[in-house]
Amino acid sequence: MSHRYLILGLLMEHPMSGYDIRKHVQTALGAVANASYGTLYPTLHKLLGEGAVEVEEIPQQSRPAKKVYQITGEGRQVFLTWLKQSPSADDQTRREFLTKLYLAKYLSTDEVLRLLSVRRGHIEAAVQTLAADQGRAAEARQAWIISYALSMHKAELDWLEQIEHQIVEAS
Amino acid sequence: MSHRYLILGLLMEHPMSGYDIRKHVQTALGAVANASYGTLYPTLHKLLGEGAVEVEEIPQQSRPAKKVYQITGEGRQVFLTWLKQSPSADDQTRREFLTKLYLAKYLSTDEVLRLLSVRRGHIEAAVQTLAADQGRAAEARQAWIISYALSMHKAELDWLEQIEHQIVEAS
DNA sequence: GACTCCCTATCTCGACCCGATATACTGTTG
DNA sequence: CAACAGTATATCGGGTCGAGATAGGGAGTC
Repeated sequence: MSHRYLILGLLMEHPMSGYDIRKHVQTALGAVANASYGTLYPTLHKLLGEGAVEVEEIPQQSRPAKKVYQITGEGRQVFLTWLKQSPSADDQTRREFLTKLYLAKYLSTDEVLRLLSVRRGHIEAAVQTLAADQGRAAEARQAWIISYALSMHKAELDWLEQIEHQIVEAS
Repeated sequence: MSHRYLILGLLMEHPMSGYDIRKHVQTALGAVANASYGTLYPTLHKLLGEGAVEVEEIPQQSRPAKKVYQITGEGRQVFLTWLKQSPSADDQTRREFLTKLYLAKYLSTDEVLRLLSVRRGHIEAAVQTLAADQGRAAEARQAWIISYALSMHKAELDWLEQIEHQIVEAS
C-alpha cells in the first residue's frame, strides 16, 4: 500500500532502476522499512501501467541492462496528494519473540530466559550497526530514521531487563 | 507464518471458535499482534486439513452455529516444536508516518509539524487505552505485552519531542 | 411499534507483501 | 582456477490484511 508511494517519493529525486531503489531503501530506511524484489518489480510494472512512471532501458557493457524509471507529472501529483494526507494509525508491529513470550507457560524458566537473551542479542547487534550508521548519515532525515530505531531498541533493552528480573524473582 | 502457531498456542488452553480466538487475540495481544478473519478462518481450515486441530459444530438457539476447534496431539507437538526454537530476528515494523517523515522535504514546515502531531495524538490515545488495560490485566503475560507496548510508545513520544525541537529550530 | 445500531458468527475476495529461487554475466580474492 | 560477491531482472507460493457479504437477535431511542 505505501510501497508504491515510497517508490514514487524516491523517484522524485532521481530516475532509478529497481535495483537502485532497493539499495536506497535498505541503506536509508532499512531500520523501519523493507522493499523486497517480489514487491518492487510488480509495483513498478503497475505504476508504469498507470502512467505514474516512465521507463528507459539502458544497455550496459559487462552488466545486465538497466531499466531506469522516471516519475511523470501525474506520478508527482499522486505522490504529493498521498504525502499531504494525515498518516493513518497503522502501527504494523510483529515480533515473533513476543508471541512466544506470551505463550511462555509451556516453556521452562531456562527456556524463557534463553528466549529473552536471544532477543537481546538481536537488538544489541542492531544497535551496533545503527550506531555506526548514525555517524555516516549525511542527511537529517536519515539521522531521524536511525535515531527512531535506536530509541525503540534502547527502550526494548530496558524493558527486557525488567522482564528478566521479574521472571528470575518469580522462579 | 506465526499466526498458525499463535492459534495453536491459544487452543492449548481451551477449545475455541474462530470468533473467540479473534476476541482473545485482540484483548490479550492487540497491542502487538493482529488476527483478521481473512487470516483466521483460512488458517483454521488449513490446520484442520493437517490434522493439527479437530472441529465440532455446536448449534445455538438465537445465535449462528459455532465451530469449536480443539487441538490434537499432533497439533500440540507442532506447537511445542515451534515454541522451543529460538525466535528469528523478524522485526516487522512499518509506520506510514516514518515514510512520510523521510519524504518531508516535499512538505512545508507546518505540514511536517502537523504530521508529527497527528502521530503524537495516535500514540497518546493508545497509551491511554493501554494504561487502562494495564490495571485490568489478570495474568503476568498480559501485563508483559502491555508494558512492552507502553515502553515503546513512551520512547516514541520522547523521540517525537526531540525531532519536533530540531525541526522548529532549523526553520 | 418502528428504526437503528451493535453483537454474534462464518466466510470470501482482491490486493499486498515477503522470502526464496531462477537466470546470467563479471570482477575479485585466496 | 574455483569460489564468492555484486549487478540486474523477474516470478512463484504462501501469508496477511481490510472490507464486505450474510443473517438473526437484543438493546436503546423517538
